[in-house]
Amino acid sequence: MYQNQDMFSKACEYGIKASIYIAINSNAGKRVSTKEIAKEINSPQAFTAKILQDLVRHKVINSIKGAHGGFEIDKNDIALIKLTQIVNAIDGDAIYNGCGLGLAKCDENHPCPVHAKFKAVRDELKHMLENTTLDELALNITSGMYFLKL
Amino acid sequence: MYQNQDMFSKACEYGIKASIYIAINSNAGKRVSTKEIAKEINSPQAFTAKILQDLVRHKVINSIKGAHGGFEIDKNDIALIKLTQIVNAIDGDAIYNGCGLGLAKCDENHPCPVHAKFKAVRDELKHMLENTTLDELALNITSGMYFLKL
DNA sequence: ATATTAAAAGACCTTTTTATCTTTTTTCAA
DNA sequence: TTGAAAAAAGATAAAAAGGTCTTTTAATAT
Repeated sequence: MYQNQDMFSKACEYGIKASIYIAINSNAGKRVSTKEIAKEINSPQAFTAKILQDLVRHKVINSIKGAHGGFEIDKNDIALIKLTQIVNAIDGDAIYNGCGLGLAKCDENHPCPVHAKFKAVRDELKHMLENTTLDELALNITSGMYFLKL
Repeated sequence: MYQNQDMFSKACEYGIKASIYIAINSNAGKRVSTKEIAKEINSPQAFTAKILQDLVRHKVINSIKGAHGGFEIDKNDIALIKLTQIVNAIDGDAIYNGCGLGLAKCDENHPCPVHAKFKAVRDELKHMLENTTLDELALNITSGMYFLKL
């Protein structure tokens, strides 16, 4: 039996949680450090920092070096950033575009035996990731009824 | 960017494909060896053998040692074996029962911010795995319109 | 009985993922 | 203009997944 066969990699899980935490704080006009982020989402700090660098490179979040620096997201962007952008930056799109059985070539013309069966699942996941924005998720948290850790 | 963030682990992908191949042959009254299986599903032989051992332990498939031995599935069981049994044996149920963000505790009372959003996806996947039988998939292949490799 | 066949078991090895630690660069404030 | 703060970069390490090889066990046919 395998361990982390979660939907996403650990890196991606941390990336999503970190982005949500940054969004909440950017909404409140506050920058946050890797240290604070890691504490609040219960993730290893240095590893989280690597993932944040990745998200910066993909222009999902902004970073400011030096004193009073930290991470933030343009207030106007928070409602525009979709979960797909984060997932794609970290895990790629294999989870909803790849073959369920790992065939390199798998499509309507050359389908694996589960191709059609998986279609609904893949489409559902893809649709959800493409239609969920960071600000929805940030709102969830701010409402106090949702949790980023424990 | 990470590599194998497929829906399932490689082990599970091989396990599913191997099971389908065994089912096809058991339907035809033929036992198959690890060597033949690995060739037909394009997987590493020794690694595939380990996974098959696992499926034998979980009583998903049967093995017979010695000359003219190999793997088979009780003909009457082929229509009863669900994809969940294979996935659970190899990857566990985290992919459709676990939290999308990896929280240890995540349910209606203590949800992560994507809990509700993920519900539809998880349920769709769970339903599909619980309602897809090996014989459906074996039929797919026998029809010649579906593929286990390439 | 013995040789052959094939799975089971176990010891390894490699690659990828996850994680940590150290040094460098950038920015700000005193 | 210097010290502190904080991200970036890079080296290294630990753990897990993926994969190979060798030996053992069991069954069969000669």
